[in-house]
Amino acid sequence: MQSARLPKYLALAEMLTREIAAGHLPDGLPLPPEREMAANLGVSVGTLRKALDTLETQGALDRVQGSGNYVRASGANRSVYGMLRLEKRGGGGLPTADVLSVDVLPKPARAPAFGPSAQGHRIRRLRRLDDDPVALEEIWLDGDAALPFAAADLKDALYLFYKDALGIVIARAEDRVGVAQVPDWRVDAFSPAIGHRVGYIERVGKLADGRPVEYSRTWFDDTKAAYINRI
Amino acid sequence: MQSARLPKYLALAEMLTREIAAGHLPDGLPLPPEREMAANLGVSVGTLRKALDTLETQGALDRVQGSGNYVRASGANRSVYGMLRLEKRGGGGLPTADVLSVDVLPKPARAPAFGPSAQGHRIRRLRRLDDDPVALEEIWLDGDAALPFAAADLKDALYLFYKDALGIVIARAEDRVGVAQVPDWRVDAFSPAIGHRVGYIERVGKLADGRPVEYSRTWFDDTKAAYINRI
DNA sequence: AGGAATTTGTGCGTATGTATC
DNA sequence: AGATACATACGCACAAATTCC
Repeated sequence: MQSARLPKYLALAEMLTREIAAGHLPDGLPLPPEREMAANLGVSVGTLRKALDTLETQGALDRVQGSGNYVRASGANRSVYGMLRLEKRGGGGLPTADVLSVDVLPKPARAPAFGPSAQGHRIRRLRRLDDDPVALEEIWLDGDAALPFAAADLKDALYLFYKDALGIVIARAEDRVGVAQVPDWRVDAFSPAIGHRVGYIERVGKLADGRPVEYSRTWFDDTKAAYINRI
Repeated sequence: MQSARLPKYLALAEMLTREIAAGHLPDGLPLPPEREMAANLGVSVGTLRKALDTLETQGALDRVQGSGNYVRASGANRSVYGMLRLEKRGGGGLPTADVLSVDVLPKPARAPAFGPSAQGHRIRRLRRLDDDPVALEEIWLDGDAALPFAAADLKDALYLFYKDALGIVIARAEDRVGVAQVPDWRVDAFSPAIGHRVGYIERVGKLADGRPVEYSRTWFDDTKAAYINRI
Protein backbone atom coordinates (compact mmCIF):
# COMPACT_ATOMS: atom_id res chain seq x y z
CA MET A 1 0.00 0.00 0.00
CA GLN A 2 2.03 2.91 -1.26
CA SER A 3 1.44 6.60 -0.87
CA ALA A 4 -0.78 7.74 -3.73
CA ARG A 5 0.36 10.39 -6.16
CA LEU A 6 -0.38 13.83 -4.78
CA PRO A 7 -3.13 15.72 -6.63
CA LYS A 8 -1.88 18.49 -8.83
CA TYR A 9 -3.45 21.27 -6.76
CA LEU A 10 -1.78 20.01 -3.55
CA ALA A 11 1.56 19.62 -5.25
CA LEU A 12 1.19 23.20 -6.43
CA ALA A 13 0.30 24.40 -2.94
CA GLU A 14 3.32 22.64 -1.47
CA MET A 15 5.58 24.15 -4.09
CA LEU A 16 4.30 27.65 -3.46
CA THR A 17 4.50 27.26 0.32
CA ARG A 18 8.06 26.11 -0.09
CA GLU A 19 8.92 29.10 -2.26
CA ILE A 20 7.47 31.47 0.30
CA ALA A 21 9.11 29.72 3.24
CA ALA A 22 12.45 29.80 1.44
CA GLY A 23 12.14 33.55 0.97
CA HIS A 24 12.08 33.36 -2.80
CA LEU A 25 8.72 35.09 -2.77
CA PRO A 26 9.11 38.04 -0.41
CA ASP A 27 6.40 39.38 1.84
CA GLY A 28 3.91 41.63 0.10
CA LEU A 29 4.81 40.47 -3.39
CA PRO A 30 1.78 40.43 -5.69
CA LEU A 31 1.55 37.23 -7.68
CA PRO A 32 0.82 37.45 -11.40
CA PRO A 33 -2.87 37.39 -12.40
CA GLU A 34 -4.39 33.96 -11.95
CA ARG A 35 -5.02 33.34 -15.63
CA GLU A 36 -1.46 34.29 -16.51
CA MET A 37 0.00 32.27 -13.66
CA ALA A 38 -2.09 29.25 -14.57
CA ALA A 39 -0.89 29.45 -18.15
CA ASN A 40 2.75 29.68 -17.03
CA LEU A 41 2.35 26.69 -14.74
CA GLY A 42 0.49 24.69 -17.34
CA VAL A 43 -2.63 24.16 -15.23
CA SER A 44 -6.19 25.40 -15.42
CA VAL A 45 -7.29 28.45 -13.49
CA GLY A 46 -9.56 26.30 -11.32
CA THR A 47 -6.70 24.06 -10.26
CA LEU A 48 -4.48 27.01 -9.46
CA ARG A 49 -7.29 28.57 -7.48
CA LYS A 50 -7.65 25.46 -5.33
CA ALA A 51 -3.94 25.65 -4.57
CA LEU A 52 -4.20 29.36 -3.73
CA ASP A 53 -7.16 28.64 -1.46
CA THR A 54 -4.96 26.25 0.47
CA LEU A 55 -2.27 28.88 0.83
CA GLU A 56 -4.81 31.38 2.06
CA THR A 57 -6.06 29.11 4.83
CA GLN A 58 -2.43 28.62 5.83
CA GLY A 59 -2.17 32.38 6.18
CA ALA A 60 0.55 32.50 3.55
CA LEU A 61 -1.45 34.49 1.05
CA ASP A 62 -3.85 37.43 0.96
CA ARG A 63 -6.43 37.17 -1.77
CA VAL A 64 -8.11 40.47 -2.63
CA GLN A 65 -10.89 40.48 -5.16
CA GLY A 66 -10.30 42.99 -7.90
CA SER A 67 -6.73 43.55 -6.80
CA GLY A 68 -4.52 40.49 -6.62
CA ASN A 69 -2.92 37.74 -4.57
CA TYR A 70 -0.28 38.94 -2.12
CA VAL A 71 2.38 36.89 -0.39
CA ARG A 72 2.39 36.91 3.41
CA ALA A 73 5.76 35.59 4.48
CA SER A 74 5.46 36.76 8.08
CA GLY A 75 7.14 34.85 10.86
CA ALA A 76 4.90 31.91 11.61
CA ASN A 77 4.62 30.64 8.07
CA ARG A 78 8.30 30.34 7.55
CA SER A 79 9.21 28.87 10.88
CA VAL A 80 6.28 26.47 10.97
CA TYR A 81 7.17 25.22 7.57
CA GLY A 82 10.82 25.11 8.48
CA MET A 83 9.97 22.64 11.23
CA LEU A 84 11.69 19.35 10.45
CA ARG A 85 12.57 20.34 6.97
CA LEU A 86 14.03 17.71 4.68
CA GLU A 87 15.25 18.13 1.14
CA LYS A 88 16.75 15.87 -1.47
CA ARG A 89 20.50 15.97 -1.59
CA GLY A 90 20.38 18.00 -4.79
CA GLY A 91 17.79 20.31 -3.21
CA GLY A 92 14.02 20.39 -3.42
CA GLY A 93 11.75 17.37 -3.55
CA LEU A 94 8.03 17.24 -2.91
CA PRO A 95 7.42 16.31 0.72
CA THR A 96 4.71 13.82 1.68
CA ALA A 97 4.28 11.44 4.59
CA ASP A 98 2.54 8.23 5.59
CA VAL A 99 1.17 8.20 9.10
CA LEU A 100 2.12 4.87 10.67
CA SER A 101 0.49 5.22 14.07
CA VAL A 102 -1.10 7.65 16.49
CA ASP A 103 -1.17 6.77 20.19
CA VAL A 104 -1.47 8.27 23.63
CA LEU A 105 1.34 6.98 25.86
CA PRO A 106 3.51 7.95 28.81
CA LYS A 107 6.21 10.32 27.64
CA PRO A 108 9.54 8.71 26.72
CA ALA A 109 12.08 8.46 29.52
CA ARG A 110 15.00 10.54 28.31
CA ALA A 111 12.98 13.21 26.52
CA PRO A 112 13.37 16.89 27.42
CA ALA A 113 10.37 18.67 28.91
CA PHE A 114 7.58 19.61 26.52
CA GLY A 115 4.53 20.46 28.57
CA PRO A 116 3.10 19.62 32.00
CA SER A 117 1.35 16.32 31.33
CA ALA A 118 2.87 12.89 32.01
CA GLN A 119 1.14 11.62 28.90
CA GLY A 120 1.87 12.51 25.31
CA HIS A 121 0.40 12.02 21.87
CA ARG A 122 2.84 10.02 19.77
CA ILE A 123 2.72 10.21 15.98
CA ARG A 124 4.95 8.06 13.85
CA ARG A 125 5.43 8.88 10.19
CA LEU A 126 7.34 7.71 7.19
CA ARG A 127 8.46 10.81 5.34
CA ARG A 128 8.94 10.88 1.62
CA LEU A 129 10.41 13.23 -0.96
CA ASP A 130 8.97 12.80 -4.44
CA ASP A 131 7.41 9.58 -3.09
CA ASP A 132 10.81 8.19 -2.17
CA PRO A 133 10.99 7.18 1.53
CA VAL A 134 13.73 9.24 3.15
CA ALA A 135 13.10 9.38 6.89
CA LEU A 136 11.36 7.97 9.92
CA GLU A 137 9.83 10.48 12.28
CA GLU A 138 8.37 10.32 15.75
CA ILE A 139 6.54 13.36 17.05
CA TRP A 140 5.32 13.86 20.59
CA LEU A 141 2.73 16.46 21.59
CA ASP A 142 1.95 17.23 25.18
CA GLY A 143 -1.02 15.23 26.45
CA ASP A 144 -2.63 18.12 28.29
CA ALA A 145 -4.49 19.30 25.26
CA ALA A 146 -6.79 16.29 25.44
CA LEU A 147 -7.75 16.63 21.83
CA PRO A 148 -8.57 13.29 20.34
CA PHE A 149 -7.27 12.94 16.83
CA ALA A 150 -6.95 10.05 14.46
CA ALA A 151 -4.50 9.11 11.75
CA ALA A 152 -7.03 10.32 9.21
CA ASP A 153 -6.62 13.87 10.50
CA LEU A 154 -2.91 13.87 9.83
CA LYS A 155 -2.44 14.51 6.20
CA ASP A 156 0.77 15.32 4.41
CA ALA A 157 1.07 18.81 5.80
CA LEU A 158 1.47 18.36 9.52
CA TYR A 159 2.10 22.02 10.15
CA LEU A 160 -1.37 22.69 8.79
CA PHE A 161 -2.91 20.30 11.28
CA TYR A 162 -1.01 21.95 14.10
CA LYS A 163 -2.23 25.39 13.20
CA ASP A 164 -5.79 24.71 12.11
CA ALA A 165 -6.93 21.93 14.39
CA LEU A 166 -4.85 22.41 17.50
CA GLY A 167 -4.27 26.14 17.39
CA ILE A 168 -0.58 25.50 17.99
CA VAL A 169 1.90 27.70 16.23
CA ILE A 170 5.49 26.66 16.69
CA ALA A 171 7.46 29.88 16.85
CA ARG A 172 10.89 28.66 17.83
CA ALA A 173 12.71 25.37 18.09
CA GLU A 174 15.91 23.86 19.40
CA ASP A 175 17.64 21.13 17.50
CA ARG A 176 20.26 18.60 18.31
CA VAL A 177 21.66 17.07 15.16
CA GLY A 178 23.76 13.93 15.29
CA VAL A 179 23.95 10.27 14.49
CA ALA A 180 21.78 7.54 16.02
CA GLN A 181 20.64 3.99 15.50
CA VAL A 182 17.56 3.28 13.40
CA PRO A 183 14.73 2.51 15.87
CA ASP A 184 13.12 -0.90 16.22
CA TRP A 185 9.86 0.22 14.63
CA ARG A 186 11.48 0.79 11.24
CA VAL A 187 9.21 -0.04 8.30
CA ASP A 188 10.16 -1.95 5.18
CA ALA A 189 10.12 0.99 2.78
CA PHE A 190 12.83 2.78 4.73
CA SER A 191 16.19 1.44 3.52
CA PRO A 192 18.60 1.48 6.48
CA ALA A 193 18.19 -1.55 8.73
CA ILE A 194 17.32 -1.48 12.42
CA GLY A 195 20.36 -0.67 14.51
CA HIS A 196 22.31 0.91 11.68
CA ARG A 197 23.60 4.38 12.33
CA VAL A 198 22.01 7.21 10.37
CA GLY A 199 21.54 10.96 10.49
CA TYR A 200 19.41 11.96 13.46
CA ILE A 201 17.60 15.08 14.58
CA GLU A 202 16.05 15.73 17.96
CA ARG A 203 13.91 18.82 18.18
CA VAL A 204 11.88 20.70 20.79
CA GLY A 205 9.25 23.02 19.34
CA LYS A 206 8.16 26.03 21.38
CA LEU A 207 5.29 28.48 21.32
CA ALA A 208 5.86 32.20 20.89
CA ASP A 209 6.00 32.58 24.70
CA GLY A 210 8.76 30.02 24.95
CA ARG A 211 6.74 27.12 26.37
CA PRO A 212 7.82 23.80 24.81
CA VAL A 213 4.93 21.80 23.39
CA GLU A 214 6.43 19.43 20.88
CA TYR A 215 9.25 16.93 20.87
CA SER A 216 10.31 15.07 17.77
CA ARG A 217 12.95 12.64 16.62
CA THR A 218 13.83 12.02 12.99
CA TRP A 219 16.07 9.31 11.57
CA PHE A 220 16.94 10.05 7.99
CA ASP A 221 18.57 8.17 5.19
CA ASP A 222 21.36 10.63 4.50
CA THR A 223 22.26 8.93 1.27
CA LYS A 224 18.96 10.29 -0.03
CA ALA A 225 17.98 13.33 2.02
CA ALA A 226 19.63 16.25 3.74
CA TYR A 227 18.38 18.15 6.74
CA ILE A 228 18.05 21.88 6.30
CA ASN A 229 17.50 24.07 9.32
CA ARG A 230 16.02 27.37 8.23
CA ILE A 231 14.78 28.75 11.51
CA MET B 1 -23.81 49.47 4.36
CA GLN B 2 -25.92 46.37 4.26
CA SER B 3 -24.86 42.78 4.62
CA ALA B 4 -24.09 41.46 1.16
CA ARG B 5 -26.02 38.57 -0.29
CA LEU B 6 -24.47 35.28 0.74
CA PRO B 7 -22.98 33.21 -2.11
CA LYS B 8 -25.07 30.25 -3.10
CA TYR B 9 -22.60 27.65 -1.87
CA LEU B 10 -22.41 29.25 1.59
CA ALA B 11 -26.17 29.57 1.81
CA LEU B 12 -26.37 25.88 0.95
CA ALA B 13 -23.79 25.01 3.61
CA GLU B 14 -25.74 26.98 6.22
CA MET B 15 -28.96 25.27 5.24
CA LEU B 16 -27.43 21.82 5.50
CA THR B 17 -25.71 22.60 8.80
CA ARG B 18 -29.04 23.78 10.12
CA GLU B 19 -30.78 20.60 8.99
CA ILE B 20 -28.15 18.47 10.68
CA ALA B 21 -28.16 20.55 13.86
CA ALA B 22 -31.94 20.35 14.01
CA GLY B 23 -31.79 16.58 13.82
CA HIS B 24 -33.68 16.40 10.54
CA LEU B 25 -30.69 14.60 9.06
CA PRO B 26 -29.75 11.92 11.60
CA ASP B 27 -26.21 10.77 12.30
CA GLY B 28 -24.89 8.30 9.76
CA LEU B 29 -27.45 9.12 7.11
CA PRO B 30 -26.02 8.82 3.62
CA LEU B 31 -26.91 11.79 1.46
CA PRO B 32 -28.16 11.18 -2.06
CA PRO B 33 -25.50 11.03 -4.80
CA GLU B 34 -24.06 14.44 -5.56
CA ARG B 35 -25.45 14.67 -9.08
CA GLU B 36 -28.92 13.74 -7.91
CA MET B 37 -28.75 16.07 -4.92
CA ALA B 38 -27.49 18.91 -7.08
CA ALA B 39 -30.35 18.39 -9.48
CA ASN B 40 -32.90 18.35 -6.66
CA LEU B 41 -31.49 21.55 -5.18
CA GLY B 42 -31.25 23.25 -8.55
CA VAL B 43 -27.52 23.91 -8.38
CA SER B 44 -24.52 22.58 -10.23
CA VAL B 45 -22.47 19.72 -8.87
CA GLY B 46 -19.49 22.03 -8.39
CA THR B 47 -21.47 24.43 -6.25
CA LEU B 48 -22.89 21.62 -4.15
CA ARG B 49 -19.42 20.20 -3.70
CA LYS B 50 -18.12 23.53 -2.39
CA ALA B 51 -20.92 23.49 0.17
CA LEU B 52 -20.17 19.90 1.14
CA ASP B 53 -16.48 20.79 1.51
CA THR B 54 -17.49 23.42 4.03
CA LEU B 55 -19.56 20.91 5.97
CA GLU B 56 -16.66 18.48 6.00
CA THR B 57 -14.25 21.00 7.49
CA GLN B 58 -16.89 21.70 10.13
CA GLY B 59 -16.84 18.00 10.94
CA ALA B 60 -20.52 17.66 10.10
CA LEU B 61 -19.97 15.35 7.15
CA ASP B 62 -17.86 12.35 6.18
CA ARG B 63 -17.02 12.26 2.52
CA VAL B 64 -15.97 8.81 1.32
CA GLN B 65 -14.87 8.43 -2.25
CA GLY B 66 -16.67 5.68 -4.08
CA SER B 67 -19.17 5.34 -1.27
CA GLY B 68 -21.06 8.47 -0.34
CA ASN B 69 -21.47 11.48 1.92
CA TYR B 70 -22.46 10.63 5.48
CA VAL B 71 -23.95 12.92 8.10
CA ARG B 72 -22.01 13.29 11.35
CA ALA B 73 -24.42 14.79 13.84
CA SER B 74 -22.34 13.93 16.91
CA GLY B 75 -22.30 16.18 19.92
CA ALA B 76 -20.14 19.14 19.12
CA ASN B 77 -21.79 20.06 15.83
CA ARG B 78 -25.23 20.31 17.25
CA SER B 79 -24.40 22.11 20.42
CA VAL B 80 -21.98 24.49 18.79
CA TYR B 81 -24.53 25.37 16.19
CA GLY B 82 -27.26 25.49 18.76
CA MET B 83 -25.39 28.27 20.51
CA LEU B 84 -27.51 31.41 20.40
CA ARG B 85 -29.90 29.99 17.90
CA LEU B 86 -32.52 32.25 16.37
CA GLU B 87 -35.21 31.39 13.87
CA LYS B 88 -37.93 33.29 12.11
CA ARG B 89 -41.28 33.04 13.82
CA GLY B 90 -42.51 30.69 11.13
CA GLY B 91 -39.30 28.65 11.41
CA GLY B 92 -36.08 28.70 9.45
CA GLY B 93 -34.42 31.76 7.98
CA LEU B 94 -30.84 32.10 6.76
CA PRO B 95 -28.71 33.46 9.60
CA THR B 96 -26.08 36.11 8.94
CA ALA B 97 -24.55 38.82 11.10
CA ASP B 98 -22.82 42.17 10.90
CA VAL B 99 -19.98 42.62 13.33
CA LEU B 100 -20.36 46.05 14.91
CA SER B 101 -17.30 46.13 17.13
CA VAL B 102 -14.57 44.04 18.69
CA ASP B 103 -12.84 45.30 21.83
CA VAL B 104 -10.85 44.19 24.83
CA LEU B 105 -12.38 45.61 28.02
CA PRO B 106 -12.84 44.90 31.72
CA LYS B 107 -15.58 42.33 32.14
CA PRO B 108 -19.05 43.70 32.80
CA ALA B 109 -20.00 44.15 36.44
CA ARG B 110 -22.97 41.85 36.94
CA ALA B 111 -21.81 39.09 34.61
CA PRO B 112 -21.42 35.52 35.85
CA ALA B 113 -17.93 34.01 35.88
CA PHE B 114 -16.53 32.92 32.54
CA GLY B 115 -12.81 32.39 32.94
CA PRO B 116 -10.04 33.65 35.22
CA SER B 117 -9.09 36.93 33.55
CA ALA B 118 -10.40 40.32 34.60
CA GLN B 119 -10.43 41.33 30.95
CA GLY B 120 -12.66 40.03 28.21
CA HIS B 121 -13.00 40.23 24.46
CA ARG B 122 -16.31 41.88 23.62
CA ILE B 123 -17.94 41.30 20.26
CA ARG B 124 -21.08 43.14 19.27
CA ARG B 125 -23.13 41.92 16.36
CA LEU B 126 -26.33 42.69 14.53
CA ARG B 127 -27.92 39.38 13.70
CA ARG B 128 -30.10 38.88 10.66
CA LEU B 129 -32.39 36.21 9.31
CA ASP B 130 -32.80 36.31 5.54
CA ASP B 131 -31.05 39.71 5.72
CA ASP B 132 -33.74 41.06 8.04
CA PRO B 133 -32.25 42.47 11.29
CA VAL B 134 -33.74 40.51 14.18
CA ALA B 135 -31.40 40.79 17.15
CA LEU B 136 -28.56 42.59 18.88
CA GLU B 137 -25.91 40.38 20.40
CA GLU B 138 -23.02 40.96 22.74
CA ILE B 139 -20.54 38.14 23.25
CA TRP B 140 -17.78 38.06 25.81
CA LEU B 141 -14.84 35.68 25.66
CA ASP B 142 -12.40 35.35 28.51
CA GLY B 143 -9.40 37.60 28.03
CA ASP B 144 -6.84 35.11 29.21
CA ALA B 145 -6.42 33.57 25.82
CA ALA B 146 -4.54 36.61 24.53
CA LEU B 147 -5.55 35.88 20.97
CA PRO B 148 -5.72 39.02 18.92
CA PHE B 149 -8.56 38.95 16.48
CA ALA B 150 -10.13 41.53 14.25
CA ALA B 151 -13.61 42.14 12.96
CA ALA B 152 -12.51 40.69 9.65
CA ASP B 153 -12.03 37.30 11.29
CA LEU B 154 -15.60 37.19 12.46
CA LYS B 155 -17.67 36.14 9.56
CA ASP B 156 -21.28 35.05 9.59
CA ALA B 157 -20.62 31.73 11.20
CA LEU B 158 -19.24 32.52 14.63
CA TYR B 159 -19.25 28.92 15.75
CA LEU B 160 -16.79 28.18 12.95
CA PHE B 161 -14.45 30.90 14.20
CA TYR B 162 -14.63 29.50 17.72
CA LYS B 163 -13.76 26.04 16.61
CA ASP B 164 -11.18 26.68 13.93
CA ALA B 165 -9.34 29.74 15.12
CA LEU B 166 -9.66 29.55 18.88
CA GLY B 167 -9.94 25.80 19.37
CA ILE B 168 -12.92 26.41 21.63
CA VAL B 169 -15.76 23.93 21.47
CA ILE B 170 -18.77 24.89 23.51
CA ALA B 171 -20.15 21.64 24.83
CA ARG B 172 -22.80 22.88 27.23
CA ALA B 173 -24.54 26.10 28.02
CA GLU B 174 -26.84 27.63 30.58
CA ASP B 175 -29.48 30.09 29.51
CA ARG B 176 -31.62 32.61 31.26
CA VAL B 177 -34.45 33.72 29.05
CA GLY B 178 -36.49 36.77 29.91
CA VAL B 179 -37.34 40.33 29.03
CA ALA B 180 -34.95 43.27 29.16
CA GLN B 181 -34.46 46.79 27.89
CA VAL B 182 -32.79 47.39 24.55
CA PRO B 183 -29.20 48.51 25.31
CA ASP B 184 -27.90 51.99 24.59
CA TRP B 185 -25.68 50.83 21.73
CA ARG B 186 -28.64 49.84 19.58
CA VAL B 187 -28.10 50.43 15.84
CA ASP B 188 -30.56 51.96 13.42
CA ALA B 189 -31.42 48.80 11.51
CA PHE B 190 -32.75 47.12 14.65
CA SER B 191 -36.38 48.21 15.09
CA PRO B 192 -37.10 48.40 18.84
CA ALA B 193 -35.92 51.66 20.38
CA ILE B 194 -33.42 52.02 23.21
CA GLY B 195 -35.07 51.35 26.55
CA HIS B 196 -37.98 49.41 25.10
CA ARG B 197 -38.52 45.97 26.54
CA VAL B 198 -37.79 43.02 24.26
CA GLY B 199 -36.99 39.32 24.41
CA TYR B 200 -33.66 38.71 26.10
CA ILE B 201 -31.29 35.79 26.49
CA GLU B 202 -28.31 35.56 28.75
CA ARG B 203 -26.07 32.57 28.18
CA VAL B 204 -22.91 31.09 29.64
CA GLY B 205 -21.08 28.71 27.31
CA LYS B 206 -18.95 25.98 28.81
CA LEU B 207 -16.27 23.61 27.60
CA ALA B 208 -16.66 19.85 27.79
CA ASP B 209 -14.99 19.88 31.21
CA GLY B 210 -17.50 22.38 32.53
CA ARG B 211 -15.30 25.46 32.59
CA PRO B 212 -17.23 28.56 31.48
CA VAL B 213 -15.51 30.48 28.69
CA GLU B 214 -18.17 32.52 27.01
CA TYR B 215 -20.86 34.91 28.15
CA SER B 216 -23.40 36.38 25.81
CA ARG B 217 -26.44 38.60 25.85
CA THR B 218 -28.96 38.80 23.07
CA TRP B 219 -31.81 41.25 22.68
CA PHE B 220 -34.20 40.11 20.02
CA ASP B 221 -37.12 41.60 18.21
CA ASP B 222 -39.66 38.97 19.12
CA THR B 223 -42.13 40.26 16.60
CA LYS B 224 -39.74 38.91 13.98
CA ALA B 225 -37.64 36.14 15.53
CA ALA B 226 -38.03 33.39 18.07
CA TYR B 227 -35.35 31.88 20.26
CA ILE B 228 -34.95 28.15 20.04
CA ASN B 229 -32.90 26.33 22.61
CA ARG B 230 -31.83 22.99 21.24
CA ILE B 231 -29.11 22.00 23.67
C1' DA C 1 -16.02 62.32 -10.35
C1' DG C 2 -16.55 58.76 -13.29
C1' DG C 3 -15.92 55.21 -16.52
C1' DA C 4 -12.95 51.64 -18.51
C1' DA C 5 -9.74 48.07 -17.71
C1' DT C 6 -8.02 44.66 -14.68
C1' DT C 7 -8.41 41.00 -11.36
C1' DT C 8 -10.45 37.85 -8.26
C1' DG C 9 -15.08 35.47 -6.91
C1' DT C 10 -18.95 32.64 -8.18
C1' DG C 11 -21.36 29.29 -10.83
C1' DC C 12 -22.01 25.98 -14.47
C1' DG C 13 -20.99 21.98 -17.39
C1' DT C 14 -18.19 18.25 -18.73
C1' DA C 15 -14.64 14.67 -19.00
C1' DT C 16 -11.70 11.55 -16.73
C1' DG C 17 -9.56 9.20 -12.66
C1' DT C 18 -10.06 6.27 -8.65
C1' DA C 19 -12.11 4.10 -4.65
C1' DT C 20 -15.97 1.44 -3.16
C1' DC C 21 -19.67 -1.68 -3.52
C1' DA D 1 -15.75 -7.56 -13.52
C1' DG D 2 -19.07 -4.08 -13.74
C1' DA D 3 -21.64 -0.36 -11.79
C1' DT D 4 -21.77 3.43 -8.73
C1' DA D 5 -20.07 7.52 -6.53
C1' DC D 6 -16.79 10.84 -5.10
C1' DA D 7 -12.20 13.39 -6.61
C1' DT D 8 -9.71 15.88 -9.79
C1' DA D 9 -9.14 18.84 -13.67
C1' DC D 10 -10.37 21.78 -17.41
C1' DG D 11 -12.73 25.68 -19.57
C1' DC D 12 -16.09 29.28 -19.92
C1' DA D 13 -19.25 33.11 -18.66
C1' DC D 14 -20.61 36.51 -15.73
C1' DA D 15 -20.47 39.21 -11.19
C1' DA D 16 -18.09 42.09 -7.94
C1' DA D 17 -14.25 44.64 -6.24
C1' DT D 18 -10.33 47.29 -7.18
C1' DT D 19 -7.34 50.15 -9.77
C1' DC D 20 -6.16 53.32 -13.23
C1' DC D 21 -6.87 56.87 -16.36
